[in-house]
Amino acid sequence: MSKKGARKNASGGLTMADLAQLAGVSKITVSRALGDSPLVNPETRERIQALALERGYKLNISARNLRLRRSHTVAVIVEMKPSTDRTMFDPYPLVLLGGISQELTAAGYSVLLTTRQGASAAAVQAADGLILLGQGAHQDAVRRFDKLCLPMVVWGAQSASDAHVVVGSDNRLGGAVVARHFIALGRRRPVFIGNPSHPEIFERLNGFIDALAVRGIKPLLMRRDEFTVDSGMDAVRSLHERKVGFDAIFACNDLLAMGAIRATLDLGRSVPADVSVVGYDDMPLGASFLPPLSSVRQDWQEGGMLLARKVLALIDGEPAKSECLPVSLIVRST
Amino acid sequence: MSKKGARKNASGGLTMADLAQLAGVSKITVSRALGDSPLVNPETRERIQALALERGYKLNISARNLRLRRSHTVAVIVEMKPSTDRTMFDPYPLVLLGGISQELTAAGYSVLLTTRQGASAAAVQAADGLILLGQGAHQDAVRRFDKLCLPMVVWGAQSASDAHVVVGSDNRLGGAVVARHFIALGRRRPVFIGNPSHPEIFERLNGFIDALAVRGIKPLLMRRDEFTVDSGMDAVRSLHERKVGFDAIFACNDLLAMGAIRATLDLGRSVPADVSVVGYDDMPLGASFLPPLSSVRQDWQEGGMLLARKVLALIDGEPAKSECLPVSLIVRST
DNA sequence: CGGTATCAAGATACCGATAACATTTTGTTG
DNA sequence: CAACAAAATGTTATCGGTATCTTGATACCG
Repeated sequence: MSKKGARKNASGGLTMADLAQLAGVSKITVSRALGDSPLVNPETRERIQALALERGYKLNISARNLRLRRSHTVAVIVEMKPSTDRTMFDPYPLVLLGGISQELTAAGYSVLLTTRQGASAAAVQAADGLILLGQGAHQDAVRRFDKLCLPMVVWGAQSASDAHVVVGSDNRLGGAVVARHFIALGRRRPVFIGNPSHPEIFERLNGFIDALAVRGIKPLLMRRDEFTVDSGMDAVRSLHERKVGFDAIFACNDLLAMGAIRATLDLGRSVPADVSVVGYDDMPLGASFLPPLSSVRQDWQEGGMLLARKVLALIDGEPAKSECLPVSLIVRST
Repeated sequence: MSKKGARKNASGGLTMADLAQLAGVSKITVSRALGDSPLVNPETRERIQALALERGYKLNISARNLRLRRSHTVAVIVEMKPSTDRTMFDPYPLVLLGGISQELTAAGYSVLLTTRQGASAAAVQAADGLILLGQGAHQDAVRRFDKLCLPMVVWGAQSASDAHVVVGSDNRLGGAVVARHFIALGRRRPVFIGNPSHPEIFERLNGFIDALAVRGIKPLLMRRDEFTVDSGMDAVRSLHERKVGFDAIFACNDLLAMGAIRATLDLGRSVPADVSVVGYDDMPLGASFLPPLSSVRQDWQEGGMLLARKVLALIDGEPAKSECLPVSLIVRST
């Protein structure tokens, strides 16, 4: 008998049918009124909207999504570091997320955040589009999500074989810019510190090498897997022990650069008189470092926003192309 | 006539009914088979699962959510900085998000990330629970989301009047620990640098003041709004100009602390011989700073995980209490 | 005044899954 | 082999919205 009473539904809220009954109209009219459809009499509309507000009516999003086949949701898939179980997010990729979120929110979409794991991966299917983040964004992962046949945009290094939209910052250019900087300074024996097994870093290294080659210079690669100050110090000490001469250092991360500078100074050499150093990412802290650190800046925030805009375009059926974000060399004292 | 054919549905995928027809069974059997229900014959189950895989069947999450009245989704609401439109996320709150995401994902939930804005706020209603982040997590925001009648957990400083579950780190203890440290070192003229209009910072300051009061010491408050190295340097210089004596500094953030140390050294005073300095957050970089920075560590990651566990508990109808995470003083050289 | 355009609202039929109950098939046992 | 228990599958209704097609009322026109 409560079937037709203005009762709350099981989850505690009013249903559209309930509201309709209260207002003495049919549910479709309520639907229209709440959607500001011109198909309802303005008076009726306001009456219903007021009633909805008064009764605290809440639309059931799932029901609407089902009917409309649209969720106004974009899934962002963050790849965990493959190796360790340490903090899933390093600071920077998160700024990327900030940009994405900002842009999507502004467009009335929400962000479904997931890691690529079993259970919750199911929810991704409900999304209208996909953004793939993280260094692991390689073919295997890409292919896996490709199957969902959703508009998809990937963050990372561009590879020729990619059939999908990739947005990333121009790592190759980043490397080249630093190389030219060193050349302009007359440096002859540059060192690269970093881990080129990351595609992004690999690109930086390549850009660096190619631009140096113009002057017949070949950089030395100091492979370091950790992106920490200690690792940077260690790299320089190791160079010293092996009696390798160098007059410029390109560290693929600011922390490495800071470590490298510190170790260089410890060895009694001067920065930048004897050795020029350039880092990457232009961490806020870099500017306050002693001496203030020169670094390549990439705009993660903007990158995130661009990613978002691309998926939105794809979702709306518009075309979207891969894009490389420019980077800029911030020259400070090193 | 295509009504009964094994056609793709409008959105391009197979429906459960399609699959059922292909397999020569009813949809409910398919539903059960895919859900690993013990109610179906193992052979049938495998046959159907294989078929689903082969045909690339995708479950319609919206439909299931509607039917089950459950979305297996928790909304995380991130408050923007009230003032500027600068980067929405500062690094740390994001680690919090990492912890949340990790824990929820493990439990088969996904994370719906939103900022408190108009449009997308609607999607929040579909969530099974809510996590409110950000310093703006105050009464107005809380009240607004309270209306949704969803299990809700808030990150931040505890206030007596709170009727909901709050998780935060023990800022009061953080302040007290530093105070005791200074007392143990025999310091008499401590300074606090920071902006106590943030509830968290306010708590730190209070803990600091109260614990010092035991020895009859009153700290000096240097109010600084920016949490940067420059701001820290500026604070110390300003102390010097005003000829204020001090022998200990508690900066409510590591960057401020680094700035303070640098300015102190610039003034020709020694750290820690003349002045003890303690920061807050224990940034990775702090350990590599020269001299290595002492700092109060709070475990954001763990905080996020705790938040997640609390909402999950509430969602499952279990009780959950507010909680303060312990903090620890990491004593290094300053 | 008959006939059509316009506006407002309703009836009905889904969207795609699952729960509850009903039915058939298979297996077991005295 | 009848009789009943257990296993496997099917039928129906429903979750809460919205698109489509109708219907009824009022206005407007020659």
